[in-house]
Amino acid sequence: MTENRAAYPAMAERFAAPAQELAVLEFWRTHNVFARSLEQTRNGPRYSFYEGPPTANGRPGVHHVLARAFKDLYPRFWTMRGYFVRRKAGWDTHGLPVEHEIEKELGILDKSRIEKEVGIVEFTRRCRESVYRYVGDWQKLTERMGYWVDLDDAYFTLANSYIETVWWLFKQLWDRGLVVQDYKSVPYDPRIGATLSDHEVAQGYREVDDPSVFVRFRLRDDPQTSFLAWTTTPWTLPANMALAVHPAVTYCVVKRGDERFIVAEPLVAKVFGEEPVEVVERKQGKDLAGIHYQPLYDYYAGGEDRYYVIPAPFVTTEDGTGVVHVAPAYGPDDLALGKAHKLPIYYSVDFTGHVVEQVTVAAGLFFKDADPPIVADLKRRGLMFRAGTYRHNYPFGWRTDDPLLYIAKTAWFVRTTARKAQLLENNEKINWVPETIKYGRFGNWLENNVDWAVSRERFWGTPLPLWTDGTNFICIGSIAELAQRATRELSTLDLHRPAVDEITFMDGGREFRRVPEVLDAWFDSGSMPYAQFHYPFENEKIFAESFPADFISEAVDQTRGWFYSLHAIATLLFDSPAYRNVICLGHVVDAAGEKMSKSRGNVIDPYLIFDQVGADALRWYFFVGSPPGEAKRVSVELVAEGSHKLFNTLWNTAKFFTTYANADGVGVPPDVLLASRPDLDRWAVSRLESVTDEVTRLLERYDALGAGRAIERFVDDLSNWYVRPSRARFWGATLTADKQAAYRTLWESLTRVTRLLAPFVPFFAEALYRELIRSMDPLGPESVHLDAWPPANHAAIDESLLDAMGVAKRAVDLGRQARAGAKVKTRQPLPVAYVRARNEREAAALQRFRALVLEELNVKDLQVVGLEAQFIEYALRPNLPRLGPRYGKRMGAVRAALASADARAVATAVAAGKPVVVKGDGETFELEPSDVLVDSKSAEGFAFAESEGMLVALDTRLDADLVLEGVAREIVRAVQDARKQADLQVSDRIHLRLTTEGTAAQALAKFREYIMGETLAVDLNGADFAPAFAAQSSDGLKVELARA
RNA sequence: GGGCGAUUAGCUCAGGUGGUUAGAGCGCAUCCCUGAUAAGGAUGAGGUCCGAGGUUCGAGUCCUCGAUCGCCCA
Repeated sequence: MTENRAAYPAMAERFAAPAQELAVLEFWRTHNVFARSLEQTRNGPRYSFYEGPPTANGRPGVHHVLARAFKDLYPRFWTMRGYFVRRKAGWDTHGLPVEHEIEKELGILDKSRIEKEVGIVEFTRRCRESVYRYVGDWQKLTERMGYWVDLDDAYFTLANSYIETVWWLFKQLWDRGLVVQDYKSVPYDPRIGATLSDHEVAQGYREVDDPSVFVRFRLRDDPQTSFLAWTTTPWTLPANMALAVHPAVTYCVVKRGDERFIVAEPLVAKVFGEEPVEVVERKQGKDLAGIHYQPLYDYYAGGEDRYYVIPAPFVTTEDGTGVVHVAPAYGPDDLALGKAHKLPIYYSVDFTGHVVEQVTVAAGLFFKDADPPIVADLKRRGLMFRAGTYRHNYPFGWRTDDPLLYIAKTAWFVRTTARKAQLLENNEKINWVPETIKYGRFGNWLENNVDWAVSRERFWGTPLPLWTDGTNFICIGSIAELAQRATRELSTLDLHRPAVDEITFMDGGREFRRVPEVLDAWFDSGSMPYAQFHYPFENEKIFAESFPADFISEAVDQTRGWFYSLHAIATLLFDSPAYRNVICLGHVVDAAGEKMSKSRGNVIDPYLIFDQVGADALRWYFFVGSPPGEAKRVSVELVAEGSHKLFNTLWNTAKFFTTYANADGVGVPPDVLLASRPDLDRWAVSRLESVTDEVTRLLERYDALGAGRAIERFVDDLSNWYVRPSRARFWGATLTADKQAAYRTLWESLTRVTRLLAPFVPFFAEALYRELIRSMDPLGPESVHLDAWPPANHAAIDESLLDAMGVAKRAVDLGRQARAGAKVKTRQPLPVAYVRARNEREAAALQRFRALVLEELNVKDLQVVGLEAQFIEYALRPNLPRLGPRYGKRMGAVRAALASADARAVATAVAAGKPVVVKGDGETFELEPSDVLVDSKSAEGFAFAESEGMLVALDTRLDADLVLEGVAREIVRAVQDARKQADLQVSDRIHLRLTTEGTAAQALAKFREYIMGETLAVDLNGADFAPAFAAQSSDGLKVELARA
């Protein structure tokens, strides 16, 4: 057993987060632990994780730590279970945010100026360079927080191999007829010639006053009658092609003077106010369909049928007149209606935002400036019914501050609507955390699916792989295919603009050139399951074993972003979900619940948290502080609060163990048969095995919160209900069987919890592992993260023992409550505690843990009493879940009957299992024993406390012996305090001198042996010695001691 | 304007299928314990469970309407 004599290292006072975390990082680095964890599982079963690629052209913040904490937890868990979890990092390198960054640098926002003055070559070169700008910061943060992901083998969406796979995917869609070109109404900033992303638009909403005009549209066949249409954008009127009404709304023909107007019935009062009007006719909206009217303007000269009424469900009767003017070239609703009815798309405003020449009423004006002349013109011509202003939210370009123009442009669409049923079906196969997203935010999004517009008129992105001769389109699905068509060697070609635009080829005698658009960057990210491995050009096996992912996690804003793009591509091309489990995280907000933003100045630097409380504290707070989908409030204080209890308690418990284990030289405590350990130990083992099972099952269900809280509960139990009552067992001078059992039980608990915590708090667990495990076992795994996840031993779980301890704990809690109420300190022994248990099971439990209860309550005797105990009175309550359904409205009478019954008699009958008859409100009720709940209510003359049927009563009468014993304990406590202050080791022997008076002198005489034993005194008031420490307590006791 | 989520103690949050005395942690106060000790335990402030209706013997929980906040989308 020599190897067991090794000493544990002296543990620090507590886990000192920043310093110890950095030491752990250094250990991982020098021992290559992450790589080895992958290496040793290489032949294991596969668990697939996808990294959602962040854009590295901005610095990472606390919210990235949140996502990365979850992305780390589950892969670590499955790795410990022997699975091979490939963790390929990835970077999103395309898209608008990257271009914006460069535009800001250049100070040029105008797209055409960029093309002319900077050139696409230089612009994309800068984009490419910028996406690596903060990769270093990201790597640093990733490492510091303990996120294990393979940064050296990261995928980049800008890589040729990545782009080639995206092309391949796009061509698969093309070949299946799922790619179409169509008009799309887009928010457009004409000053800079840019279509804005939804996100940009959302940033630019502002409350403004716009014109509010009610315009006459005279009927073609009855000019004295007009539709009254309402609009806040008079500049769109020259492009009017139709009017829309709601099919199910009633419209009134209203007579005013000799003129008649058609308006939705619910809006008549709003439109005409106090004016005397007469409703002459009512019609359903759908019956107005097809009525032609006189156009306001006739600038458009095409021959299509137009200027008539169309029923459309998007029309509302909230504002206006219920008659909507339709200009298909502009708004999304207008465009959709125009498409459905083959209305012409006529641009009265061009893409620079200026009114075209033919529209003479406002020719050459900026579109917003065209409102006044058009209003004036219509007034002059008697077509304006009313003109005013209207306050509403309208989006503005966040870069130019100009009002945005919604305008129809041609774009390429992926026809996701054609596969809507499959999208929904595959959603059924996904486990969403939190569950509400599945049918809520995500499910609704799929239900209301619209085709995915995937083209962008930008410079920096995956080029749309379409070549055209102006009429026909050819889709290219690989570099080889392009090279073959172009009859050129292209292996060194950069697949970006402008290089790729220079590749042209001939087909059928006509030259084909690439279309100018690039792909939506969401298409890139949704392609990552395939493109990260350059599938299908290589790595077919790796792809097959990693698709779909077992697990992904991002914040909730990705619901319609990455979560959707992954889902859409996987469903359309592979008829599969792209992931089986997804954790959808809430946003990080500041301590007051406000969104963090630079402008508010409330952004928290993650390093502030790392340096003050540690990365593990932050991780634990994210896992356990609140459910994953909720907003996460973050501040140094909140994070410290949420984690210090677990860390301190567990560290202290471990420190307690190593201190005594070293004093006894036990090293790794040898195994002790479970059956031969005391109840308390077997209770601890039952708890340990239960929590192991619970944590495993909860992590399998992606419930980090439940699992973390289960660990917290266990650590609390271990510290307060195992170690605390067991301390005396560790103090004994010899290594008895009981002491061995205690050591073994505590060691098993601590080492197990260390492993259970490893995926959550990898630094803290590693530090504990070094102290408790590695120090004793130099041949075992070097790191907890190279160790195996502990299996739960279900056979060791004794449910009845867990239950019995619960009863004992309750009795002790009540006893302490009773002492507190009577102001009798625990140190003062009391003669007897009476406990009124509710049933035999509880009575047996109390007997089983009798010694523990005696010790914890510091009483000499424990009496489990029955109903006959005269000092107990009873109160009766109806058992509502049983009686409610049976008596319904008569419950009031039942209550009254119980209240007026003889409580003691009923309690006795119930305890004997006999039915009882009670009377109230003139009714008689026959109740079964289980229909009545009996509370023990009071204990006259005793210190007592009662809860849920259990009552503990303490006899507080003291005799002289008890008083002296209490004093003796006070003396011991004073000496122990002195030992502590004198900085003695727990096993140091002392010389002790006590100067006493009164009862203390008597106590000293009577409990001399006890005091010496407890304080490790080799002599007491014996030979003279020079005190190393002295203390005088208020009650006249003087303590002097010195190390022996 | 639409959808989703939240609203429970001073703060952060729990509260399957409606049921008995609505809980935990933190903070604060008081007391206790202390050979793990800058830890640990107990008790307390007495919470309009966001509001108003409704269903029911019984609503924090179910239904309707509304308020505030957040997110997503128009």
